Amino acid sequence: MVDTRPNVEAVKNLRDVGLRPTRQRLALARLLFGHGNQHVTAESLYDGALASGIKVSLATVYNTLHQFTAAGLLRQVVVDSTRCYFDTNVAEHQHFYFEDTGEIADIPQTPEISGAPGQPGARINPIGLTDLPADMEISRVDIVVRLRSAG
Amino acid sequence: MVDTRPNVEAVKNLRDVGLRPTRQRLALARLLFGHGNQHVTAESLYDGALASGIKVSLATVYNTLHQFTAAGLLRQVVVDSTRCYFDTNVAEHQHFYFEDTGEIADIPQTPEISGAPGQPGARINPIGLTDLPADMEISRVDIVVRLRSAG
DNA sequence: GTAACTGCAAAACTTTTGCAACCAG
DNA sequence: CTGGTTGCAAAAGTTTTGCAGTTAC
Repeated sequence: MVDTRPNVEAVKNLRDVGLRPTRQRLALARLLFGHGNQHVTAESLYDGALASGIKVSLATVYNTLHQFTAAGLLRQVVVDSTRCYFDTNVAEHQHFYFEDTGEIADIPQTPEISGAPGQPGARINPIGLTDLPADMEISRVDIVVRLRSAG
Repeated sequence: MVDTRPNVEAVKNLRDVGLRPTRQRLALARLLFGHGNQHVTAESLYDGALASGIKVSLATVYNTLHQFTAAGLLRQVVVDSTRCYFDTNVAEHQHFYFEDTGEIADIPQTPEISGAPGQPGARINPIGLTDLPADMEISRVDIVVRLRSAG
């Protein structure tokens, strides 16, 4: 049973990023942001929407994911060259990738691992990255720790 | 003009990893390993092969790239969820990804950035990665520094 | 009313697969 | 010869596109 009451806050959030709060966007936003941090693919979100009785097309799911990403509500995670993952956690953090299952998980943040907040790449500086190509700046540093079962 | 003389060393290298040294594999190996480190996609290698007058099918290029990767001759680089890149440099190293052009470059190794040789993930340990999920071991740590033009 | 948005189906792409023909040893 | 390889074409899977119809405001 999905709560379908209009959500004043969600409407405002969408407006704030310049997106018209349509039925589909509100429903997808509820699925994405109403259940803690998630890592979704277009297909998994589409399946979740259908399972919740939300009427939406796959093309709209793709559009919405990209619009939310452009608006800074989502972050794209590249770990697998056959699928696009989107992360509802847009804070600086890194990922575990489970090679056996294809699943993704956030690497839990510890005090030691944190860099200066809001500083892209701050966390990697301690390991010696100082020289960038001319006229280039860091957009983001992606770190994926790929895991396999031990033994 | 491509040198097409049989290459005793290349034949030996392929045999060493258990691959039969066929015309196509030798030609692709020459393209891949005869011109310094490279980052190729299946399509770019296929185009390069055609341009060099090598008769090979795209399916064989895919097969060969995966066989070479499984044999440890190549390493797969995941930076873009729409394409598979392969790197002829199989040593521990990280990549720049140029968001504007989609190109990849190795991050030049400096003494400060190097970790213990042959220790997967050794380089990232200094930034605090200590706790892994139960019964898991690190297969590899991928670090991609995504760059955009400054200004 | 109007521009933005959605849904559907088709198209575009990359990658994989199945199988007959081919070739290295 | 014989099994591993190759080429082709078709299939599979994900993502994008074009356009008519719908919706938010």
